[in-house]
Amino acid sequence: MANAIPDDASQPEPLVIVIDDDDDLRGAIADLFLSVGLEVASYGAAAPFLATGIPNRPCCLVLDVRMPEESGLELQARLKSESRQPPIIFITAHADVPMSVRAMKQGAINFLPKPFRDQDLLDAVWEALRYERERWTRDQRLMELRRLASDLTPRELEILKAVDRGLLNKQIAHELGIAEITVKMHRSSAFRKLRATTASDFIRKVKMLELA
Amino acid sequence: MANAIPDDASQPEPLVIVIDDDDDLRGAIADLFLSVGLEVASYGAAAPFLATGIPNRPCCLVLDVRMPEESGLELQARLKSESRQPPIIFITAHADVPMSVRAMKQGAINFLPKPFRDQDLLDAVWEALRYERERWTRDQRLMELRRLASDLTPRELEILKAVDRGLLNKQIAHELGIAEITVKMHRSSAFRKLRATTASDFIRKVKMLELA
DNA sequence: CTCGCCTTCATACGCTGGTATAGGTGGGCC
DNA sequence: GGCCCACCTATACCAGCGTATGAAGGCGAG
Repeated sequence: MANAIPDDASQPEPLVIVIDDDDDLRGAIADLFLSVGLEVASYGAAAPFLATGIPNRPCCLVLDVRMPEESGLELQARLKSESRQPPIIFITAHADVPMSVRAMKQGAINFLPKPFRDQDLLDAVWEALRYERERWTRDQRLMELRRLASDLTPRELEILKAVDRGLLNKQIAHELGIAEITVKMHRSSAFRKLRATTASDFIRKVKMLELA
Repeated sequence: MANAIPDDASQPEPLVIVIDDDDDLRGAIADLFLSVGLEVASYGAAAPFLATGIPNRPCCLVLDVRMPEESGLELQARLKSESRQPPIIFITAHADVPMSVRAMKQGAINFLPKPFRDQDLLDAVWEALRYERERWTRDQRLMELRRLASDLTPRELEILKAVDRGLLNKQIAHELGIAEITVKMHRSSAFRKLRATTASDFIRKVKMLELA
């Protein structure tokens, strides 16, 4: 618990990313967010956004469904398949029920038909950012943990998988055909490398790694 | 793990519950499910369904949004507030985007505008039941656990809360102003009452109880 | 009042986990 | 060859957990 991972208090300011091919609307939306003190990045299509990459800070997407090249729904599916899932708010002038259901099933935070009231969009963004704050922190923690796990030796990983299954040191030793003391050695080495503080913290972190 | 809780193989057959005030459509939908071997219960309104209660078996709801008395969305909200949440598939002739978004945000599995193809409804029900199988098993396990927990003494509960916080027996003893051996006694008593098999199983079960 | 339950405590033993100390083996790299 | 690293082992010690045995006081129900 007492590691160098940023907690809620030290999170970077959130960023609202607007992607819409309608320049006027995009500008208006950006102004709306700026007027309430939110930082905004805006793009006219999916490609330039993907080119710059998802920023390493809490963010949410405001996405037009219908765009030239890659549609909003396609972008959503792509991000989902890449396991990079900032919350998404869809806006569209050509809304229909199946489209909205598909977007929501894939995890969108909201789906707003144009025209919408400014307040509705702001509410949706607040909700998205509330959600994102937790997701981002969890994500950062996991990335940090995976970074720490990256210099575990193969044998240490093997021991961790067994620990994850709830086996006793004795059982692990028997299963791997080595002495119990050796298991303890690898185990405590892994304990240190993962910066675990207590036994239960260790178990929690091992489970978090979701070892195959 | 080796307790008397039904696993996936011993689940009761699922039940599809259809609630729609249109008698003809309700009958047709019921026939559709019967034709693929699914059991069906159908109601003309929310009230008679609520009167009989949610059956103690895996089930899903096929719900008309617009009905006299209580609407489908109201029923969804009511079930949600009661923490009884079988998966819901909405069907409606008067669909609009905000309505579908609201339903999906509240956790609906799908939202089908009438008219829909039989296959779409069947697909949605398969998805709902796939989801429901896991939810139901988890639910049963939790209910069984709570049943076991119901004859813990007040002192045992107090010890479990401290265990949940990851405290050592020594620390718990100090906090409660009693001897460590007494803590061990209550702890092992609770261990037996919860039918825990191993230390990690015990921890898992304690966490599952979400003690205040 | 007696019985049963909840609570408390002491002594003592065994098992598990973790650490420290002190080695031995084999493989890859400069 | 020398060095580093991963891997393996042994002995010994300490702390925590769990259990067995034995014992005591309080308190409510029958």
